Amino acid sequence: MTPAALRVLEAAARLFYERGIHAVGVDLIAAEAGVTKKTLYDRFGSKEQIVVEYLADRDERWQAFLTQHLATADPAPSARVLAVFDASHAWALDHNSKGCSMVNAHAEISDPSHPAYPIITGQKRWMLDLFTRLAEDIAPDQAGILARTLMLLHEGALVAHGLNIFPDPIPHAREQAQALLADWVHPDMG
Amino acid sequence: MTPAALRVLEAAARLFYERGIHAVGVDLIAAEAGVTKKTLYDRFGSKEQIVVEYLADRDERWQAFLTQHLATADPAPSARVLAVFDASHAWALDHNSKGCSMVNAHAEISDPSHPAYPIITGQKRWMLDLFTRLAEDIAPDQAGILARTLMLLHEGALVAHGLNIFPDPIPHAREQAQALLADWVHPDMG
DNA sequence: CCAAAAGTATACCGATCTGTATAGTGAGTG
DNA sequence: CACTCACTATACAGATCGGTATACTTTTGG
Repeated sequence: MTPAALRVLEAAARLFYERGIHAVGVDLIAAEAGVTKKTLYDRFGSKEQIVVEYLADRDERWQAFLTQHLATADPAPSARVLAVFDASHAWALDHNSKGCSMVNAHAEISDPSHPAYPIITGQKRWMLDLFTRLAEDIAPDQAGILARTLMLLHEGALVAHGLNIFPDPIPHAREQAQALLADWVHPDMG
Repeated sequence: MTPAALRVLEAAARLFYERGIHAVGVDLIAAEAGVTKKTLYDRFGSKEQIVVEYLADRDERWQAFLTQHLATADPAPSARVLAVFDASHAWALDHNSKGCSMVNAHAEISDPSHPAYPIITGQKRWMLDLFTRLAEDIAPDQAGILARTLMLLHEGALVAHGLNIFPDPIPHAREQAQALLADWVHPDMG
């Protein structure tokens, strides 16, 4: 990837995320990247391709970020689940969040045959699979149910963060996940 | 509201929801409504105003739907909480769901001074307030925490439904809410 | 050294965008 | 009957959309 292409992708990512995909034109992207439209089209070919690479890059970065977070986390099964929420919290602080870029992109991309579609659904499937693997170390016979519940808490927290429904929803989700896991780890206490 | 204006609002609502706000032009709205652009502008003045009325109408309908659902629900406090999830489930079945229209609109409307912004945030605040009132009948001294958790489960379920992350997320959220409420109603069992 | 690659600058294309103007029709009302 | 209101039909304006064309310059690697 050439330096100009990198600047294009950076500018596009910021603008798409903050203003929405359809609201941002290629002229603006080129101007913000300090690049001519010719360069932009020489590197990417189309706006659609920029959208695809924006989402693919975001997906890749998030997966790397989360994987790294998990690699250095407490290996205890429930601690690893909580580490996911910690990673999301840290991510949301850095990438001043208007919510999940995949969810937001999905609001604008209706056609399932759009080349960006599998990236969006793929990330959600990846997260559900991750929660499922983590849940299997906690409640093997009901990992699916536990993973889905964690997924709902997590997605809900991202939305609540993006819409600023109440302060610090991700730490709140983490606490609730912790309480939930305590029930699964010690299911006979009730 | 004149018949033509109604058709415009109906067409706009469907198109905005399915394809996104910025992706739908006024020419298309007018054509789908079987109306000339002149009529459209005579009734609404601007596309922005159509967006505002689309969201306001959606908000109003949802609040009426949910209020009606609650009015006929089992008056037991935890049953009323579960009735919210039942209402969302029924709503999602009818309005073939691409997720929450407010969340989706928020992805496209970045400017907080946009006249549609308070409608979006207002609905989320209304939902949180509702959950808080319901939670006060269950755990008065910790209604805030319980309400926020219910909010996360609910929002997460709507997103999961829209993105089709796994089947029937709203009933799943309902079940988890039920388990959660059992802990609050009988907190001394553990 | 020299050719290819990567870039700038600028002008342009057809389509579509929101919004307006003009002219006329049909129904209902005081 | 005359007036208003809601509406149709059509054309247009200015801006912006995604994308292309032409000509030139800079950087860089074999």
